Amino acid sequence: MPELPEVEVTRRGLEPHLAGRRIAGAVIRNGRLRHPIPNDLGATLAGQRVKSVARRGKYLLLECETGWLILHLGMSGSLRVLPAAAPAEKHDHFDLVLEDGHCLRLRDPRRFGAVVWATGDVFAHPLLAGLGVEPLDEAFDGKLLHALTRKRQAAIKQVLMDGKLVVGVGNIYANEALFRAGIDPRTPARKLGPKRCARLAHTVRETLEQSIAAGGSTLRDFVDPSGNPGYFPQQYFVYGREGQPCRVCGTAIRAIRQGQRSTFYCPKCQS
DNA sequence: CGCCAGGCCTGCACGC
DNA sequence: TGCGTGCAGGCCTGGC
Repeated sequence: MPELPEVEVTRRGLEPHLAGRRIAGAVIRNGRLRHPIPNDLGATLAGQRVKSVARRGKYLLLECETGWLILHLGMSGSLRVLPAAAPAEKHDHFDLVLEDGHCLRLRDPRRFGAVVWATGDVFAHPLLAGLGVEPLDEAFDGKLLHALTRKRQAAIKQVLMDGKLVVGVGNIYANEALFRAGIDPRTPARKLGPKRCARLAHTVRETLEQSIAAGGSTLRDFVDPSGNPGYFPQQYFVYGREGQPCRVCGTAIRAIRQGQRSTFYCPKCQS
């Protein structure tokens, strides 16, 4: 389940392998992802140079000469750069083949990912147009978070995960950031004052940045672009720790369901 | 066997 | 009215 840090680590890993390279074509082994991969994508891409590797939220954006290849890893996707001749395994659905003999290979067992070709202003594309602020952007601060949450009666945890407000904060980091900010995840978003919004904006950023610095978190399905498993044993404060002692106060971590998602929190530290 | 994981889209109901 | 909001369902497979 790649979240923003994993996508950013992937982006940084891919950039030196892709930027400036020319595309030979594509191999579509199974195009039935979140959006069907068009059969003629290889023909569209062939001969184009990759100009840059960017990111918006959890979308990776390969800027090509006549458009953009938008990639999403869904919950179980991973990207690696391999020799183009390397044998494909079961869930290797898509290759972007480079002229230098390598390929960018997408593996995605659950097929929640996406490979989409877009022309024109990529940020106006339907997949990207409605996305909220980048949490690592300077614009994301307590003031903005406060303004964005004034009309939101829903629990702050669910609002924090709403990509129309702020992108890239999935379940794990929402839980972790709320713990670090000392905020009960069930608190109606609009009840948070400027002070708690400032604290939360800070911990969201801090949590994401630390995870990026660690090279991605310890996620089963994540493999970094060079092929090394992305296992950086990361200590979560609350995520997945139901019943275990809070690392700060020792109180047993609680698990509840919010909007069909698991929420973990410390009933003492987050009140 | 059945359930769970979960990002993100869609569709629906509701209220101002 | 129309929009913002909130909620639930669906997609999919591996692991327990």
